[in-house]
Amino acid sequence: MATVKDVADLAGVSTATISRVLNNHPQVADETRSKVLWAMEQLNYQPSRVARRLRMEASQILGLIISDIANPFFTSVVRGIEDVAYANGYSLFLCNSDEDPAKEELYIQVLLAEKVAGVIISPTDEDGITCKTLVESGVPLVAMDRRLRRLEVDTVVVDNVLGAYEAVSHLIQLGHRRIGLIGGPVHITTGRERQEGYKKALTEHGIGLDEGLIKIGDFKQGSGYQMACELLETDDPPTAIFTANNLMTLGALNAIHEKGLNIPRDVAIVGFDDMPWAPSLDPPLTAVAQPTYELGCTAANLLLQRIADKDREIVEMKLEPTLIIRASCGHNEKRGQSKSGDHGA
Amino acid sequence: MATVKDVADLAGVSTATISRVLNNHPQVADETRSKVLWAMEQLNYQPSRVARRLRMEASQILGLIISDIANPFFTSVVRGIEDVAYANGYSLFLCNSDEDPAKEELYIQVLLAEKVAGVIISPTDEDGITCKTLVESGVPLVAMDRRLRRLEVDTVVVDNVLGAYEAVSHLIQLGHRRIGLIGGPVHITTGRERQEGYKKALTEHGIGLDEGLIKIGDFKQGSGYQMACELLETDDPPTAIFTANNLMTLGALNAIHEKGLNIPRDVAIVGFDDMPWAPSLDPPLTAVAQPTYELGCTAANLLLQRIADKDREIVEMKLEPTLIIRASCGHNEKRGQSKSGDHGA
DNA sequence: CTGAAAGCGCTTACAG
DNA sequence: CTGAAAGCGCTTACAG
Repeated sequence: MATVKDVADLAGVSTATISRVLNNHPQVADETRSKVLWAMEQLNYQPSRVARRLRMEASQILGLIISDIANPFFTSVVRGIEDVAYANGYSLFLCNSDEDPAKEELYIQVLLAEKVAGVIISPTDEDGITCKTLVESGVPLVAMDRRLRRLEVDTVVVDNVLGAYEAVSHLIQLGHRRIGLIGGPVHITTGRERQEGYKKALTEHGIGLDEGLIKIGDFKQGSGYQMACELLETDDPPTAIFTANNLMTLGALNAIHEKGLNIPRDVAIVGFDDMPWAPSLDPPLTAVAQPTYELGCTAANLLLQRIADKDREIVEMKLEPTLIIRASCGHNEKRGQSKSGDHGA
Repeated sequence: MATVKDVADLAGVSTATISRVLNNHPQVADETRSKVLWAMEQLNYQPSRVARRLRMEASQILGLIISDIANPFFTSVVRGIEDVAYANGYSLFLCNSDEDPAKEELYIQVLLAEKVAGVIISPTDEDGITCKTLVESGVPLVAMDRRLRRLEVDTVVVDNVLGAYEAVSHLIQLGHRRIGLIGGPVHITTGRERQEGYKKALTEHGIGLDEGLIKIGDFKQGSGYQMACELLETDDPPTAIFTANNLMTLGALNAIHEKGLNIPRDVAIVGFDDMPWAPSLDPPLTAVAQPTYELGCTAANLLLQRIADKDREIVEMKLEPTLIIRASCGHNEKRGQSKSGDHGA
């Protein structure tokens, strides 16, 4: 591969001049510039970003640590981040912590060692001990989707309490009194806040809490299935279930269908996360839609602003979720889907 | 941030020794090693991967160019790649070409400039003009999910012809004669091969091709919706539809449900890609399951092997898809789901 | 407007 | 077993 030296030799100038052309330095004679450009063309020269990064303090790379790349909720988020990054000339270094603090820590070290310009993270744990290292090193950091409790960092989240509150309130308005929760881990802010919204809705409507109706999963499909089984196999099962993310919703649906129960007649269900397949589920899923793409864009914009101005005040943004009412909650009961029965899956 | 120099000064040795400890060089006196380790600890030293990469030829980074990060098919693939990379001490540099050759080209330049150890790509175009640059630069490359026609590179794909052939043959065996195709772009090998399998099944069963039943989308949900509308709004609509990927399947389902048609009574459907939500769709989707995670693992392993041995012969692997029969094809018709009617979505 | 020289933080023959 | 020195490919004051 050609280097500045090769280009300089061919163009008959110094390497400093090559660098100046590369960086659009204004005071380069037009004639010199053309010679250099010509030489670059000839040699198919690609400047090494590695060498450049060693010399300069700022890189053109953003680090991104996602807690579960297999969760389709994040694909749209990543897409938003990627679009903003691309539009601003940044590339993405994507890491998947897989909800494992050890992997998260390793990747934070890697990103630090890679001298990324900034990091966006959906942390595996609200205490974020490892994130402290980042912040202390002065690397701009944005917490996305999940908060970092003890750290003063830019944050963009969805109003999880509100989303859960609206979902559960809707079930209550439809007449449900025994509502099960399949929640997420409480050490993750989304898990805890959605549980908080659930409890708030019950309390405000004068319904006592039944701890037996609260099951905590791990935001993955398998746990949704298992927790739904536990809820439905009791003597006094809930008449409705609220699931705290899209994967656990799918797991719960598996369990309900497997038992031959009818939704919403035997058990109603409302899930957090509206996904492209929600309208085509059996029956169409009532869901709390999160502004996923916007979440990603906002996180990326916050990070770019922070990179541009390290002294800006800390910003915390809370985006609004929307309850999308379809059939799984029983709202449209009259329209006949209670006849559908089991689908032989 | 501390550098080798700082550590060397504190430990009272030369920077060369620090480097040797860092790289587990065997001939370092135990006592010296402990001193160095202690100094590193004291300074919370993190070696710069950037500086290291400038000096060494091989980096610990794999580049990954995905054609559409918003397609959940790829999340499991990325997961497979990531697991293998992580287990071997590599990190991932993920790029999303968004089916745009210009973005693909830019990212290839970035990855080259970043001196990644190798690249895995699902190319936007089978001609892969930009991929040639990579190959010519001697960077190990693996084509994944989609082939690169003119290039001699390691490749791992799924047997798309077989998958489509089995799906369509199954519909034929259930009595269908007018089967619509919602296919992918023909300049992408998955699009063309799935169409090939569709045609092969019809031909082998003595059914003539009707070009009016073949609609080409772009592998995204919107086009699945639109093409399904076009197919269903003709005078002589198909009795069954085969969709060539998961997003177009969702789009087609939207169209079918919107028109109040019953699946499979009015129109049967079989889709490429089995996804976690397929069993919970209305009705459960008969689908061609791709070994997505394995696809990712295989691609990563091929790349790591190639990095280790640049002279190894070119390998092309073809993984087997599996037809998962559920209710949307009409196979389980007798079990009563034809009664289900519209869900009021 | 341009060049010579130093330096970013590492690693690696080469001596000893 | 360890150190002095050169070099990876850039950029940037400092001169001129």
